Amino acid sequence: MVTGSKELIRDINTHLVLETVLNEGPVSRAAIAAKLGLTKATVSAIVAGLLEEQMVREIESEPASIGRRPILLEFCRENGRILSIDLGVNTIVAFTSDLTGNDCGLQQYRNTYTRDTVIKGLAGIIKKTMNRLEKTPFGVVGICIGIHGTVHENEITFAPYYDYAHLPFAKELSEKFGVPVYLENEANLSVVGEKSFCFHAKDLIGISVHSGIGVGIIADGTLYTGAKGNAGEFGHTIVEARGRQCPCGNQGCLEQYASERAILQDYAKAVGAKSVSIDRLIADYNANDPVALTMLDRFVRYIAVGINNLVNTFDPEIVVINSGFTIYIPDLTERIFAELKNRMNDCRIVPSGLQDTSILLGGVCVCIHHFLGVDYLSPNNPLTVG
Amino acid sequence: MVTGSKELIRDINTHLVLETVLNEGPVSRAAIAAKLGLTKATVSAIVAGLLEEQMVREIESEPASIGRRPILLEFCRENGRILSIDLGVNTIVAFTSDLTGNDCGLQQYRNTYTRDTVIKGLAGIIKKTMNRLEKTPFGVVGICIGIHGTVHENEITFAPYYDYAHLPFAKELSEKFGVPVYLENEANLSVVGEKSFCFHAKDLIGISVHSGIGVGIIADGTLYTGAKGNAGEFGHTIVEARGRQCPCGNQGCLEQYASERAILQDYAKAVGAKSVSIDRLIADYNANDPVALTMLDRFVRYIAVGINNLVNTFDPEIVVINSGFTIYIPDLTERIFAELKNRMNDCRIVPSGLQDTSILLGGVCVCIHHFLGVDYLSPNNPLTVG
DNA sequence: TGATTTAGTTTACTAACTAAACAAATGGGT
DNA sequence: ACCCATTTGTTTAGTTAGTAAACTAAATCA
Repeated sequence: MVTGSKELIRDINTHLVLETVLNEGPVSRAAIAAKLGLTKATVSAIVAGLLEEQMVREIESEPASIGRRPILLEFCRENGRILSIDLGVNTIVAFTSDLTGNDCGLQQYRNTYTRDTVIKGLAGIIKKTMNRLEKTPFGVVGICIGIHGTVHENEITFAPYYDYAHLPFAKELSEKFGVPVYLENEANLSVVGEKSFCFHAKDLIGISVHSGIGVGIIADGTLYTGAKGNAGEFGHTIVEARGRQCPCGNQGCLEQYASERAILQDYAKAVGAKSVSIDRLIADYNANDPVALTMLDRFVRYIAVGINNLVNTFDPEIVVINSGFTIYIPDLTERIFAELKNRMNDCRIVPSGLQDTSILLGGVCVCIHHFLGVDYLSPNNPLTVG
Repeated sequence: MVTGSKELIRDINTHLVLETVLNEGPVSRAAIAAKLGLTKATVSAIVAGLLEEQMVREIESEPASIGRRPILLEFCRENGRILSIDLGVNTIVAFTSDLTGNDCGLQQYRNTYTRDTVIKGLAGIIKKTMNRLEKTPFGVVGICIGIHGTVHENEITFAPYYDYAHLPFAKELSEKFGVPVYLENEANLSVVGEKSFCFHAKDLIGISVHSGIGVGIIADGTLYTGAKGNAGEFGHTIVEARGRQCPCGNQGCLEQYASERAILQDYAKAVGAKSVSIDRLIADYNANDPVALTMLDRFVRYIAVGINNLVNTFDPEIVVINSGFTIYIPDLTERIFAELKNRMNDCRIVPSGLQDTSILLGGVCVCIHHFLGVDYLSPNNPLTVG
């Protein structure tokens, strides 16, 4: 229960000031006051606190207009580090950044860990990564681990591709390193990353097509994860009521038609191979191989059905597609858009702006959000909507 | 932009106190203070204001325990009236209630209005209804109009069944009567009603099956209507990728298989009639007529597909089904539940608790919410979740 | 050099909170 | 019967974070 108190007011206003410096800085006290409708006195008091905490610093300003030159305030982005880990099925990627996502190093590891060794293994990777970092005033302020499975209350509740459900990742790692540890589903992280670094929209869906198909949902500006963290299990929505059998027990799940795995398996079968790589399929497609064309036609058709269903239930401003196929064959996104026939298609359908870094940058956003209490909106890519 | 100010503190706390009296009253100042973590002094000051505004009143309490007997506070539910209108395609229903939804009268009218006459017609109905009401301190505090179509920013943006899009309902009626007028989609109102009067859940989906199929979405406790108010157009999600042609331009929309209209048309065709009423189909089903059984089997199968898709994308706590079929054939809901085969089915699937009053009571909730700034949770039906 | 303009600080005041003392009302024990 | 313990609600004094307005600081321009 959040009751009103003086502290709450100061808290709200401090976060608004910090948000302004972070997302619109460098900026003067006077400009902040004008933007937020606070008095200069109040902003000065709040800024004094932020300066002391080393969250912002004062910098010189260029002579601009008449009058006293403002003292510009800048967010101290390099005063801390964030660790964002993608715990993939075969690969673990560890990315470190400053407090706004700027690259401070990236390492890849093979994921050879079993249920019994994975926490220790991750601890080793985190330790090695942290040792490599230069000292900063705040140190590492958060660790986010992207999970290929569902997460509820910071715990893996279901993960079909590895046996890590219900392990005490967050508890053990946060105790060991004295740093908060956040687990989150990879599709959710992807859409958070796309939102903060590319598409500054309030209602946004990210669709991640890999082995399975998952979506992340930003509704009214915040990530929606459902009552038990299972929102976005989009691969198991049904698009052919009496279609292909799915291991989940139903028939006709989208995943059976449009996932990378399904398409590649079908292609392998069609060309009589045991398995086919995504690179081979894309090469064949670009060489106008008729079977490859058919396979990706089907991808386009079924992903379009999926997006139609998302758009008709959610009405987002943008749907971001992140898949190997659309990354390497850019015109697929336009073909998917062209398939959408009904009146709802004033929704934008776009390819991922972050591609294979969306999960990592989404993790950075989760840590920023917890550390600062503020949503970070990168100014680098001004694809704002609304 | 909501910046913190002294007034904001009082505003937050006043709404919390009012919410406590409304949803847990009658209750003493001391109990409110204990619940909210405020001091008795603060609660007394706030209550003094609410007493003066005639929002709450003091009542005697029964001797309960040792110590001074508390003065109980009760919400003044009868100090105002709410007008909730269901603007149907063939019928207009006007419902009046006190400030917590208690029935103060209901009238039905035939909807014979064209685009040119509908606002005047509604104004006549509203006038007649308001004349019939007894005087109350606040009078009518809000009018909500349930729309069978999509609504965005209090305006009808699309309505396939009647030609009322983009008419200035809210502006003209609110000016004429001096009362705020709210438009909202009927499926959205339904789920709001179910949430407040029956299922006190935070993540809830209501699926309304009539001529078309719409859903209302409560995400994290608030109604989600999408970027442009088109969320919940669930009838046009595709469940058979190369299925029946739909007037929307796509093939295989759910509405072509599971809407009342589709089922009744198919049944008429199967029995060689021009049209068949829902009562006839239900009677035949109850008489074990094999064709009627087949028709409702299909309804069950396709609605289950739709619900599967909702559950896998949204992960709600509860899905509430409101349709003529499930109202009159109670075991259909269980059969739908039984069709759901994958692991997500720890979600509850329940029949509507409000049935044909859900739209009207949802409209009441919208008005309460705007008038009091508080969500009303009726204590009558304690089906709380979570 | 001084007028004008803009930035940031200081001062006096106010609203709304808290803590703690106080007043009021009631049941129970002796 | 009467006093005490207990609980409710009010009063009082003090704190915090806001506002408005005066003031100081630093810059441009004529």
